[in-house]
Amino acid sequence: MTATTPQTPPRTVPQLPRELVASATFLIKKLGYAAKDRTMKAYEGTGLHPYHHAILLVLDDGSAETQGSIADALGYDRGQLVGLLDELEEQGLIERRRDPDDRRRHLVRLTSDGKRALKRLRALSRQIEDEFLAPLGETERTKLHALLLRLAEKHEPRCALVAQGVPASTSEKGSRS
Amino acid sequence: MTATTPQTPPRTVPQLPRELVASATFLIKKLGYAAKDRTMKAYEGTGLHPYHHAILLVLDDGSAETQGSIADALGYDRGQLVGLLDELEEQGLIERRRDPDDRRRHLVRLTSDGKRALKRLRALSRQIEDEFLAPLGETERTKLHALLLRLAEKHEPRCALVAQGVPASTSEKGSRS
DNA sequence: CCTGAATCGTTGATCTATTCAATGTTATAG
DNA sequence: CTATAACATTGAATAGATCAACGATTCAGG
Repeated sequence: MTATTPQTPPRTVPQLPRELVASATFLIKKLGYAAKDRTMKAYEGTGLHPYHHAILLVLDDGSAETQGSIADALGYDRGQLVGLLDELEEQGLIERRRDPDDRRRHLVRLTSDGKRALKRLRALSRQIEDEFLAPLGETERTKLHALLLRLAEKHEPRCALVAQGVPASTSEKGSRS
Repeated sequence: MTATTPQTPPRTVPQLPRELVASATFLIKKLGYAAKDRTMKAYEGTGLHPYHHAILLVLDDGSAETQGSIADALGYDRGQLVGLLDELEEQGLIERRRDPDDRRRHLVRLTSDGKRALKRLRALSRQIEDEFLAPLGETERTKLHALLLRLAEKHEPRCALVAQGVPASTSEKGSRS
């Protein structure tokens, strides 16, 4: 009974069951971990975490200014965000100051050092992306991204690319002055 | 009681920075978490973990019989595997017995209950896959899987389908060739 | 036969990351 | 003026994965 297994020398990488490899869901899970892994290693030299990068991005495009809105935009826990911002502030990449209009809030801003750091992180990110997608050609990358986006729109609504523009009618709590 | 009712969270879902959504690597990470999340929830009722399923699969196709080879096949930590096998054994889905030829080893076998459980898990797995890929048509699913596989072959060598003559039929019984 | 090194399954500790509840301050509603 | 809620912050709790140490067994060499 299948006893012909040739002792599998230490050289060969053990194979996963076909059934798992045949599942797109399984592959996505595995690739998700692999991507995270590679990303983490790539960020190691920067002294920053991908989380930090995302925060800088949100600040840069001005879609959030207070800690609460940053956390909401990225889906981070507010308690978690505090430590991340502490680290960014220590490195002089952001500034925190109280909101004069609502002294419970902290307004967070990018510093010029922060913008420079963001530029570096953007380059790093492109590099990671390029290496991760290396096996695919340009057309295939586009196709893959389109398919992933279709899935993300369902499973990660935050990723949905709705028609752009801020609906003035349903703005939250009149945050605009 | 109602575990799935989100109680009208924020009316508008905060948007992630475009730059992140534009990255296939980012989407894969996010979708990986989403897939894991949905899978875990789906397995909740079974009393089993996806890890258990993978173990049963490996045993079923006969590609591993001892604990060490199971762990190697799936990339699990051996210490971790012990607990997983304990749980499977408690439920009567597997049997452990010492290898008479090498009394350090344990030979692990599926019981008939184990095979029945595996059948249920396979159905569940298909269901999860179908729901996760719901936004895509049949052709798109095939295309997505092909693209993911190309990436997995580089980043997750365990997924690599060794011989290029991969049978299109995903037969369950481990017929090595 | 004896000894030392290596393998196997097992146990337990460690580390990290995420989640959750509690606190002090400030704003808002009645 | 009081009560309630939002905000940032702190700290505890929880789970997951990783790693080292252990007894039992096999194997190689003298």
